[in-house]
Amino acid sequence: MESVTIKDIAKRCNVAVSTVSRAINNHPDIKEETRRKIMQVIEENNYIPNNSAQNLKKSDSKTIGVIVKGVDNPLFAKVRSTLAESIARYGYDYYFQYIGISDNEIMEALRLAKEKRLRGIIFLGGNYNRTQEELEEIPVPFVMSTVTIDETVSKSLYSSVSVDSYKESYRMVDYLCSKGYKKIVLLAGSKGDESVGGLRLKGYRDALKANHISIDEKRICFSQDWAEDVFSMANGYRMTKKLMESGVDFDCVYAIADSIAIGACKALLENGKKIPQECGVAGFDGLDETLYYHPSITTIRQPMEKIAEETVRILFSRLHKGTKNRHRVFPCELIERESTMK
Amino acid sequence: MESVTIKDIAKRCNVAVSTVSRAINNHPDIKEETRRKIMQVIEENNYIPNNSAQNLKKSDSKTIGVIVKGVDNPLFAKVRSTLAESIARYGYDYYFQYIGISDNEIMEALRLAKEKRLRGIIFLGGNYNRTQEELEEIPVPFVMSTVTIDETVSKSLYSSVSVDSYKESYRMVDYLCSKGYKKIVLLAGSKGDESVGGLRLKGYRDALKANHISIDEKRICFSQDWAEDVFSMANGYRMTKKLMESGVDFDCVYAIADSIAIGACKALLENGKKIPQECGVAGFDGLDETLYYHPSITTIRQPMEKIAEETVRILFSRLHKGTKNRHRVFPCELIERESTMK
DNA sequence: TTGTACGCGTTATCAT
DNA sequence: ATGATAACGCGTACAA
Repeated sequence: MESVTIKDIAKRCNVAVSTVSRAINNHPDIKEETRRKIMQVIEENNYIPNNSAQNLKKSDSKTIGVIVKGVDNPLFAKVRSTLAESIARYGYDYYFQYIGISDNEIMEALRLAKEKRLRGIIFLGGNYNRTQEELEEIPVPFVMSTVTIDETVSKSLYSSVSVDSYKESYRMVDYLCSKGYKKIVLLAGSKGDESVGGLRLKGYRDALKANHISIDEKRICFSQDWAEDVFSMANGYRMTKKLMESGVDFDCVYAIADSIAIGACKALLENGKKIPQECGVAGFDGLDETLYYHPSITTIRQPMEKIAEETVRILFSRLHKGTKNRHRVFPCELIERESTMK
Repeated sequence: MESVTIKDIAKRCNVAVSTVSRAINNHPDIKEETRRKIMQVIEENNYIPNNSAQNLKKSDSKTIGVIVKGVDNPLFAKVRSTLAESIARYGYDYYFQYIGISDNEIMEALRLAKEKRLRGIIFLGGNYNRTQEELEEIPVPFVMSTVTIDETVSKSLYSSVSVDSYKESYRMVDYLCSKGYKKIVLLAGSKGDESVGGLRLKGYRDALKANHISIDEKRICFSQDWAEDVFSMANGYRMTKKLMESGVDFDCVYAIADSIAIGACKALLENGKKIPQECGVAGFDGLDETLYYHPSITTIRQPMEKIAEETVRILFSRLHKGTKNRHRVFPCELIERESTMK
């Protein structure tokens, strides 16, 4: 349990701790010979500097914190490397922190900012409505990536990179209408969802209106409130089963997330419905799964790589050039696949 | 950038820092009145204790570190909550650390153990062959969960919870044979894989032998060495496409991972092959996706919840009762689905 | 019940 | 080029 410290190394080398510190941190004024010897002793004794102590002492750190909300979001898993590489390209270190869906990301940010002396923070995911007051506490520049922030919060307080859920949802439904679908069911999120779920719902409503299709509230399926797994295949399956049992007439199912769409497909196919001949299906997000499903599923692809890169770019532009906070919205790509190609 | 410290709080309350510390850590000997007042000031000033300083000072911590290798592994995403709850049940804190697939988990463990004064460590994922020497450096009890360790490493050094990849793979192929499949293709991992990939391959070979089916090496497809995404749908798709182009005759495809199996299904279906009538398909792992795929895919389900619970149980039995290191192997469940039900 | 003072492991600022 | 030493923010004996 006794771990070896910088003092032990110093003693074993017959030098002062400050010399060891210099060796570790590649300081210029140290003889190459002593440096090598110290590094060798460090190696032999498996010495690892205590990062807590380092951070406690350091004033300047050159590290960016990335707070990811939702380990299980497959959309984020792929972004990790892109973010890491982009940050490294600026010569900064990064520190990823994955937190649970119900954890408070702001608290986590404050904690990390102190602990690791962060220069900037990137938030990935999490749609909770944070107040202006909370956001103001964060002492370093930060970018909300694919996070929806309440409209009442001043835009000058933070940067953001995201997609326009409303517009893209509108586009998808408009497309479905153009394909001749008249009775489009929406598999929505929870009833009170003011975030992406709500926005995509609004896009659905407005697009139908624009296409002169009257909205049948029976065709809007909300997830059960108790369902913690709203964005899951299981939920899509459940909702679609229930829909079919209810006897509501429909010719297309549009889910606000790909995972939900996959569950819906299963329920439809299981009941002998042919996709797309008897019922079209569309999702949202651009998960790989939609491409490999059979039939492949039409979706709206969020350009996650671009989003990640732009997130880092904005952060460093703010850090280095002192630019103001910016808000960038990326267009998505509507990918037409078999599930809607009658 | 100036963050508020315990001193600031003390000053604002006209008390000593130690009193503030007592208030924070729920110490008994402190007047309820002062406690409340201090907590209020803390609230008002958004004070958060610097965890680095705390850890530096503390000798005893009651926290378990969980090092997860592979954020993108859907199998692990689900385990998170189970592990967290199990650890909490013992009255311990936990600290999750997600690291990249190419990061060195041992280094990370050593770093964390120092920093957070960990009492124990759980490793989740990562199949790299670590040497005995490396493992010996870890100063606290640890459990390798679903990790394969080289046979040459002494079993007394660590605990482990896993499944028998060889046996389960054997079972699957044996089952496929019993269903009448004679020309079973294996979609394997990389050629040199000594870990799960290699074990599942061995199970395949031995099961065929036991069923008096001669092994045709052309029916064993290795992933390209350059493919970093070995366990991906894309890789399964690629391999199967290539297989069909090669003209090799087969009546069943068995993939060493569900994700690979899904890619294989897509390739087969795209080419007009009927599953399971013209070709059976089976995977390994028990991903939810296999249930929602159409047709649903036969697989070997790893009991991840049980594995997680047992992992924690073994760790604490070692921590509290001083038990020796144990190695637990859980049986999997062969789930027969549509993809092999002719 | 509360305050004072020391030390955790490290880096940075002085001297030497 | 190297050594001594003061912080960093906190918890905890010990004193009051």
